[in-house]
Amino acid sequence: MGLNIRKQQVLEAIVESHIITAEPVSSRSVARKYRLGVSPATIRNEMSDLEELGLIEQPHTSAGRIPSQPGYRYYVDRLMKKRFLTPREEKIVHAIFARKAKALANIIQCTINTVTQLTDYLVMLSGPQLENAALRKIKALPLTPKKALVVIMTETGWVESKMVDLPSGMTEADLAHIEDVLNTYFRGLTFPQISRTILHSVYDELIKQRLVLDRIMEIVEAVLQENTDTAVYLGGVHNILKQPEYSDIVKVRNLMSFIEEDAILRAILNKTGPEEVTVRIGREINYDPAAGYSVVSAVYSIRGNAVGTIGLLGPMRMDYARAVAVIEYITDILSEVLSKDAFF
Amino acid sequence: MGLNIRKQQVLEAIVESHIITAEPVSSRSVARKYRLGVSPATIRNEMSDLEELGLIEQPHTSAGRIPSQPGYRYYVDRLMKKRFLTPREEKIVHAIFARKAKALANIIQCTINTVTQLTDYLVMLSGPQLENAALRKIKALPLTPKKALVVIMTETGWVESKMVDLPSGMTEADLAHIEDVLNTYFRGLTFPQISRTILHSVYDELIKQRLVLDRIMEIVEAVLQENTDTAVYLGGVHNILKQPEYSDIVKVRNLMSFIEEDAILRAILNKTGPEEVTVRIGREINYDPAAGYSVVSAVYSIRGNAVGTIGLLGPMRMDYARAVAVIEYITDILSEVLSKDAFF
DNA sequence: GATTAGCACTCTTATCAAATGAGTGCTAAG
DNA sequence: CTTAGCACTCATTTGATAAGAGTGCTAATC
Repeated sequence: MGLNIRKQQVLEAIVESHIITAEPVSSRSVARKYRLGVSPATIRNEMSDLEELGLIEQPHTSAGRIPSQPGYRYYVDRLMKKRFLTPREEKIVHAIFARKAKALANIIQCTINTVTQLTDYLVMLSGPQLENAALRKIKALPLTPKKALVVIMTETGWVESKMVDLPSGMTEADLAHIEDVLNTYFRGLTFPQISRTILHSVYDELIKQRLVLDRIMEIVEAVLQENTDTAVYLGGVHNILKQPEYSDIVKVRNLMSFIEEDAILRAILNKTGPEEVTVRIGREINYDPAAGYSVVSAVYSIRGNAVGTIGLLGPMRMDYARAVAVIEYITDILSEVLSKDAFF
Repeated sequence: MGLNIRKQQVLEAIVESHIITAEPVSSRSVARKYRLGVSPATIRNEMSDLEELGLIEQPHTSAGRIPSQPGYRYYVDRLMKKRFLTPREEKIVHAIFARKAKALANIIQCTINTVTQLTDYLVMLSGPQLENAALRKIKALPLTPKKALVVIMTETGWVESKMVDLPSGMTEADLAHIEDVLNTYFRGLTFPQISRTILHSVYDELIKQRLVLDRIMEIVEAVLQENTDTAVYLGGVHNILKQPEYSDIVKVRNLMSFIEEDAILRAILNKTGPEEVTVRIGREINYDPAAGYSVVSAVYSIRGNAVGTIGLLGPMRMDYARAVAVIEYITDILSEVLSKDAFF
């Protein structure tokens, strides 16, 4: 779509004005506020063309124009200027993250709070996932005669622990043996790589300790499970209600009913691409009830391994330049903090 | 307040009708639907008296009556009939909880989902707290030369673990020694009981291992902290938006902005009394922005020790009989499941 | 040929008055 | 003590009108 300069300027004006006001944009206001040196009538002609091209649309005959989904897309891809946080904001964010190492849960909550303050959108964050992380070590530590603590460490530095019941008659030596075997077979593998074949060999070798082994494998699976099914953390629900489009209760209900479904949010976040920041507009989200929304999201990582996603959900009319700036900055910092804090 | 039988019947009719319809109740509809064998005019006289007593009120001159806060209170304390879940519902709940032992996070999420389905209110659940639990055992397990895993077990069966950095030159024997000393001093104490005095004795005894000890105490404190500041889990936000009172966006915003504040929800839940189920109506919640709501909540426990709270928040007009029945049943089941699942 | 002023036309929103109707309070009769 | 009857109040609905915003088109202008 090779738009001439002026058409681009008009489209840009319409998008940016609509982002600010949430109202349809009239030819007159474009001419007045964005000083293109032409009269409203000329703008009207350009608008007419843009509408023909499907980039803007008219809610009704006697209203101004609003950007269409392709219009926003065009804006995001070609017209939007890269923006940054103010030094002041950057300093605030840094200060929040600079405090001494925190528990994972704290870091997550902290991140959400920060982003909630920086934008007026809904913040979604999927927690670190072990899926791609290689196992570093498994330990089975006897605590009481009938209980042991299974500790699983990954290369990315996460440590998970769980209790297992021990069958009676099991000695510490047995446990140590199991530990050895597991480490030999599993070290360096990622969870998905621990295939049936490998499990079989392990079972063969440890045929005598079948009972405990079953329990331990249950644990390993549970840990894996918990981390792929990892919850999506939310923040800023009240934020999004500030947006004028949500003075309509029906829309709020629609929004609420799908943001309460963990599975849906996870699906939305998981489609985040590998690029620095992914912007999905309206139907591009590929989930009907979210058709009226947009999502700006990015992946954060621990020493290069993508482990989780953070995203903003807002109306299609969201301030993309701002959202992209915030998400970009936060994922950078978050990745940095997590990498530094890792446990080895 | 000794109301005669008929006044009680009228009040009951008004409360129950208003709970169902959310509309002011007219004398005519009371006479018609609740067959008291008297005419609307008589009901009107009774209503007039009830209004004088402050139990009901009129939104405006030509409207029916709605219960006032004291009116609901009177209803809850004296008129409301105890209700139970249907056998069908009980079976469903049981089925959900019957599955094999789950991770704590799953139990919580599971409980919330269940209650969300059973009612039309907002579900709040504060996770198990260690605060009142006595320490059973502390273990410091060397994992790598520079890291150890500190495991803290309580009498209620919870196990928490955290990594600590070891100062260089620290041997396994040193660690074992620290472990011994901590166990000697701390076993059987609850977290709040680990006072400064006790800490001092420990420090004296372990003066040489000051560095690690500092880290370990940090951990103990962090675990304590995390568990008193324990998050409040929410569910059913979309539920509450079904209530007709929340077709007003302003009310929704007010609600959202305070339910997103963990601290506030915690404060509300924490005021739950020791009785089987606590009902707080409107201003009784003692938090101004929640004055228009009611909370039905109860404490759940692990083998007799109260560890957390579950509550429903709804409009003052909420179906108290139903809410009480649900909360009572769920806390019973939850306590049972948690007690059975505990780790010793 | 591109730009613009001018004007008719469309559609939404605001406003107001009148009509409607639900519900009460009071009075007087049963 | 109860109740029928009626006047009165107040919120809500309805319809009609006016006001306003914005466009599209045409014809004049640069």
